[in-house]
Amino acid sequence: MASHGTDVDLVAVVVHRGRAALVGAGARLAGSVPEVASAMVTAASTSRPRFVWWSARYAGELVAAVASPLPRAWDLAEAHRILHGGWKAEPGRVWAAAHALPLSSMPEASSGDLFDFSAGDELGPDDLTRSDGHLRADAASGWLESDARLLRWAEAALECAALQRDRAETLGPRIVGTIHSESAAALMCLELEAGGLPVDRAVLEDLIGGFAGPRAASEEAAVAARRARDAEVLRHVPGRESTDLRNPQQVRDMLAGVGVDVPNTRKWVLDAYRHVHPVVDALLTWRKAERIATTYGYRWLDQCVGPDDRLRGGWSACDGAAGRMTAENGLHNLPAALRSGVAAHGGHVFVRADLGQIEPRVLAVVSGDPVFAEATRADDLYAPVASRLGVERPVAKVAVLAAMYGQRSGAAGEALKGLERAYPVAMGLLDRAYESGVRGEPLRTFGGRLVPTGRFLAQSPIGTNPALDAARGRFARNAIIQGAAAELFKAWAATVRALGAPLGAQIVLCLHDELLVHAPADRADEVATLVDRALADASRRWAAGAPVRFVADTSVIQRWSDAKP
DNA sequence: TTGACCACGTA
DNA sequence: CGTACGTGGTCAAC
Repeated sequence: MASHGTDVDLVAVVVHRGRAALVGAGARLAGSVPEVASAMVTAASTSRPRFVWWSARYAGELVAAVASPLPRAWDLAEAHRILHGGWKAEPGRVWAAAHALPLSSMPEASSGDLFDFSAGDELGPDDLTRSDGHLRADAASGWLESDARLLRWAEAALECAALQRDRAETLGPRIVGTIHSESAAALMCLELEAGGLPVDRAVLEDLIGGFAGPRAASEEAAVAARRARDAEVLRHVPGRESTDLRNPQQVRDMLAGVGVDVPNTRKWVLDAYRHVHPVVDALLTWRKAERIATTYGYRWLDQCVGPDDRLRGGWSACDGAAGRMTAENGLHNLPAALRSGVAAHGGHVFVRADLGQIEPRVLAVVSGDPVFAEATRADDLYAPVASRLGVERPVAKVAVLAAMYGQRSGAAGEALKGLERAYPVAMGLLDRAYESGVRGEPLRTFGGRLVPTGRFLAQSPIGTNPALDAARGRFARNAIIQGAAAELFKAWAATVRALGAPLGAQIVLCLHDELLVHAPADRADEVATLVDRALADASRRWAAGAPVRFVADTSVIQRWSDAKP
């Protein structure tokens, strides 16, 4: 428990325009970035403190200088998101929440004004806070022009961290640990952005060419190629060649003209009409190619894949809902058809691992249902559930998923009743979450992240629109599972990162329940073992004694497509 | 230029 | 399509 207690020193570091400051554990200094980074290395090697920053993004320069050993962190922005919910976490908001100041009086984001009269008094040039307690609006930007102010800024960070930690400890037993893990995830996001995902550019070029055709030599050629692709669909509907395939309303009218009457033109609707009229199949084939051409085409390749054949995009440690990681530039939604273009570089392999049936296993932990926990001892959790319910496995699976996600279609009814009888603790937790959502009340995930459920309330109050009430309920029920799964995943990833670094292993993709680690080929087996051990360690810490088993499917591959589906 | 909607890829 | 995300298309309102 040492790492969770208050016996670990907090040391705040801040950086602004090439200057930096460090305050805490008896140290207090300002200087150049290298000077402060050096002080961090010294501190890290002596007392193993936890470094505090307003956001990993602000501290990136310093963090990069302390590559090893990996620093422990308290990320004020991530802690704020966990403690108070929502996604906005700029310093003024973090400060206000930590000090329990009303948001209504918080100054607007930095305006760059020299004076700030909104607190009703004159702000001295060296005052960090106003008379009402809020940070001055330009605290994090223009104000930081001297070393003295940088030191004051670091002290403020330290103060916020202490307040956040006190609050976290009163809210529940796991929140401090969640903040530690989340802070590590935010650091990992910086590394993911810098490192990128290794790709095989030639293969990607070929794949894109197969869908979108060869690179157009000119703008005219691009237009001609586009028309040619469109014509492959439009030739099936003589007399309607002027239909704009990119306009869903026109497509709907065109389909109605050939007897295909649909409420919308979404793929899962049109799938049923593939054999009714040849234009449907042609349209869906066109859509797939169009997606590649527009979103994952040559423009994407040129802009997002660097000269070192790494695909890069922005990463965020949590979304604004339950707390899953997000990524940009296709890193989280790369079509399966392009995955053979994601390949380990020379002398390296991918160690790929995904968590099996993570969401029902997570439900067993967060609900504390001893009977459901028993089912997680099986490699296939749905087998014991099916046998207990006296139904076939596919029925049990649909019922469990329906219970967790609130699926309304399909025939899960009888099995759902069986679930209520067999696992009343787990089902009871889901029901309570649903009701919280219906009422618009916030809830906390297992790790303690506050999840607001006030969505849609602006457009219609509780009870006035049953569909929106139910949508909030489903959101809440899903959030406690999805959010807890994200917490376990991040704890796992952070452990893999820490254990893998000495072997030269680098996490290059985090995909909700899947990890892709780029590792030297001669260390592949070690890294694969480490990934599994990291899951055992992380899940034991995270589940804190719950008798729930987590399983990973781990393999060593050259291309992402080599993985099982 | 911006925001709404549609559509669709991933988990 | 149960939830979530990011992206790019068109269209209407600026």
